[in-house]
Amino acid sequence: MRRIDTPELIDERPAPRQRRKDARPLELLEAALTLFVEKGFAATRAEEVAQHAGVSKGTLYLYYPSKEELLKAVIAHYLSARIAATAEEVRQIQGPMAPVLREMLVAWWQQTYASPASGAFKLIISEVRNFPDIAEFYVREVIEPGNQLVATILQRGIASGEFRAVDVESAVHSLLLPMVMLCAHKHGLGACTPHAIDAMKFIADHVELVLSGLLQTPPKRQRTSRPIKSA
Amino acid sequence: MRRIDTPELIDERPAPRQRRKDARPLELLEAALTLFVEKGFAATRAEEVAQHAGVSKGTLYLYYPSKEELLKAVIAHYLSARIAATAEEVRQIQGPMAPVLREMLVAWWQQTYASPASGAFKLIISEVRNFPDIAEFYVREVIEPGNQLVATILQRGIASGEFRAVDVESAVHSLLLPMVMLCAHKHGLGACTPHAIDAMKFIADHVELVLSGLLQTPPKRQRTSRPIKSA
Amino acid sequence: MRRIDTPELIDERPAPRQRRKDARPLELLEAALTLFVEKGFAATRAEEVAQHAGVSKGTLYLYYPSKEELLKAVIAHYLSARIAATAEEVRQIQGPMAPVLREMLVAWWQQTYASPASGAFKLIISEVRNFPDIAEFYVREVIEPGNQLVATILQRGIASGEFRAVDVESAVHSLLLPMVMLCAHKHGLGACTPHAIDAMKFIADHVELVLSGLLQTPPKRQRTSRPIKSA
Amino acid sequence: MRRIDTPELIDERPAPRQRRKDARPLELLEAALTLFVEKGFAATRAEEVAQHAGVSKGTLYLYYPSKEELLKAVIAHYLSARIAATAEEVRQIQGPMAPVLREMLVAWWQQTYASPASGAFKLIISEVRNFPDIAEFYVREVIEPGNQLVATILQRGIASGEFRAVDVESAVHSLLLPMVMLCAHKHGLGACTPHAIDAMKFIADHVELVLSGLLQTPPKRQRTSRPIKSA
DNA sequence: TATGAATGAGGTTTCATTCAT
DNA sequence: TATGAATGAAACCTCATTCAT
Repeated sequence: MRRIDTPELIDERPAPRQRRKDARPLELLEAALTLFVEKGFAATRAEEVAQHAGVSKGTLYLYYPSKEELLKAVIAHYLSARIAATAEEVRQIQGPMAPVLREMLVAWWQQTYASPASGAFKLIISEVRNFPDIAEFYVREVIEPGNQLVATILQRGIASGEFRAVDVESAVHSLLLPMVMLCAHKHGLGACTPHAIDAMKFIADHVELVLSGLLQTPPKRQRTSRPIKSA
Repeated sequence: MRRIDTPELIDERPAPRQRRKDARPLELLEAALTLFVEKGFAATRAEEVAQHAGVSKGTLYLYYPSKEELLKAVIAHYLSARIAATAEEVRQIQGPMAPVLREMLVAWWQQTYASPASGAFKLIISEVRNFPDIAEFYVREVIEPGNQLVATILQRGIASGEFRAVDVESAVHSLLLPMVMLCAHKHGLGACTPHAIDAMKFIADHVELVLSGLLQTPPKRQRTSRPIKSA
Repeated sequence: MRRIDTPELIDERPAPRQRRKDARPLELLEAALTLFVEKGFAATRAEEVAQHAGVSKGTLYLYYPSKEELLKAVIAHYLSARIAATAEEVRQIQGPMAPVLREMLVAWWQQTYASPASGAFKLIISEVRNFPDIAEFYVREVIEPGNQLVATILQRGIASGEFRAVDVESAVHSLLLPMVMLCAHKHGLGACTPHAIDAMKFIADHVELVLSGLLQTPPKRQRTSRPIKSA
Repeated sequence: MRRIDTPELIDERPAPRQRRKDARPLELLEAALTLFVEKGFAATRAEEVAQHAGVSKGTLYLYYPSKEELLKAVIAHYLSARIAATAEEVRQIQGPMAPVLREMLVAWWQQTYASPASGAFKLIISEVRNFPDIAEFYVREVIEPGNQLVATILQRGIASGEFRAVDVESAVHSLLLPMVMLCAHKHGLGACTPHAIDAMKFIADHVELVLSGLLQTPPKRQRTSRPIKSA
């Protein structure tokens, strides 16, 4: 089907310049996120990012002074999370914590997984070693507030007797590490193979499974365990 | 059977005169793993790998035809796991599955985390997108047998009534994704910040917590809660 | 007659409303001279010149069609000397030539050294090789009339018996080359090191010393010797 | 005339690589001096230097880590003068100083003018402002010892009554500045115009003229005057 | 076999110039 | 007229790979 309005072979003029100073930075960040996640930072050429954003090589450098600063801007932009605000919300909730985890955490991660921010997690995992500033930013802005938020929920549940007295730090990781891994997977292996994980379902199932392990809910029966041989 | 060729690494004769020569490929793989994990594949220079292995740049190319083939050989070498053998062992075990998970899985991942293989997981996450052969190899040789092994354990537990009838695929991911993430973390953020996760403890705690969620009755063992610091 | 075009710089109407606009070309020349002398032509960015003159990059190109034409205009403007007029003056002087050299040449070069024109000499030395038009202009407008002027003075002194019959061409260079070198020095090494030459004193001393060599009888005036430091 | 032995159109192979580690640095310095002097530092491309030296772009960077370091090496190489040794020689000379100036200084500058070192002087004048290290090196290694050498000669002549008590510092400059200017001229204007200065003659004439001004009695030797042409 | 000098494609970045506003 | 966003040629430099020794 050819559309009549598109004389593709005639219009050879190179797309007239547009002055769109305000829109450029975000468009460049989007392009950079996509490509850095897809190919890795070092394997992505600056010119590719520019083309992907519909501008020329030089224009990229009008907005970001180097490829490295562009990476930092990408991370900062996509992970400048509103965790602090959420934490305040959570603090004001009364009553059982299980629904908070079940609803809030699931919704949060389902959104995050579906959004471009998921790529930023892969980027962090892959590239942070070469850029210590990014590590510091990420720990301060994302990791620590995020962990603290979940830890608070768990501590309140434990304090009220709703949850068993598990190790909070480990439980936080049990809840969050698979989520982050899922994001990384989406943009790594998941993009290479047809065998996709059903992420939305997994997120819900995972929280449910961990919740089952946290809750005091009385057992019906119990079996004895026997030691195994191999490893 | 691995498909990605590695120059014969298996030859274990310690004939004293040629010992060094025979060891070259392995030394190169070790150096490559270290550096690829640390700096990323694209940002690691072939000469660095050679120097790290104590040989010259030219010698590297006597053993591996290109940097890309070296990467494939690294992945293949460090992830040519003996999962199949373990699976066979597990199949012959009678009785409850909880101890199998608790002991075997914990031991397995504690070893893996401590070994160089942990780096290979980060490498996969970071680089697989650019090298589809590696994706295929990894899925076939590592992911599928690994998932299958854990799935089998869970299915037998469910069938016997030991475990609740959770979604097996999700539960497999709940058990394994944090382990892989932990390996990636070790070589990424974990190498940049002083706030280390206590991995050995987390591996045990995590399996225990998930087990609590799987079992029809809660476990007896409990740990005291500690305040969280970071991740 | 200069051949290198400069946008009309001569127009001296101070019509108050357009004063700024009319002054633009001159301000650009001043900025260009300063920066070209300081950093070299190739290492000076067009935008720097514009900023230095208080206009935007685009405005520069409204007045000069390219950076190279700007350079030519700078040279032409700062070296469009009134040598011809001076030559006519000299031709009408009667009597001994020594005072002419002593007074006129010293004053001339002391003024030139102190003025922006001194930078133009450095510019010529540094850049002329890449711009043959400039060479031609400079030889025709500056070198030849300047040499001819001094040569005339010397020839008249020799003819009258006031000066010894030295080689006129060499003596002209003996008088003038150090002056040009001094200008180049001012904007090169002299700008880098604290050890400055006392240019005003040197100009006078130098003419005096050469005069002593030219005159048939040794001069009466003498100066006291000082120990040298550096240059 | 075609030479039979030169199958120019057949041999398209790109000149087999040669391993000549020892010869490269000097060849590169020679090429760099030539091109930097001819076109200026900023306007010379690194690849041009490499080609001029018969190597590829990459090879240049095997020997010099950057274009700027190459410039410094050029200056250092061509101006690492043997002034100190000459100074020692001069110190041991007894008797009148006029012949020392007349013979030694003339010979020295005639050699320098004819050698590649002459280009280095132009380079200094043109480029030193952007490279303060070079300024420091040049002042310390060339300017100060050179000035000191000539100053010593003049002071001894003044002390013995051979020379008039002129200002030594100015006289040093009167002797040396034209020499340096001559070198700069050779590689600047002199390379652009057919009107060459007869440098060898000028060097001798200039020293003679200044000597006439220095000596207590006018010299006997005289030259016939020639009409001037240009400079 | 082992080396490391040499190569040159290709990457990042700069900047003279253009042109839409 | 004046601006400065946009362009893209071209510069510097790196590094995977080759090959003479």
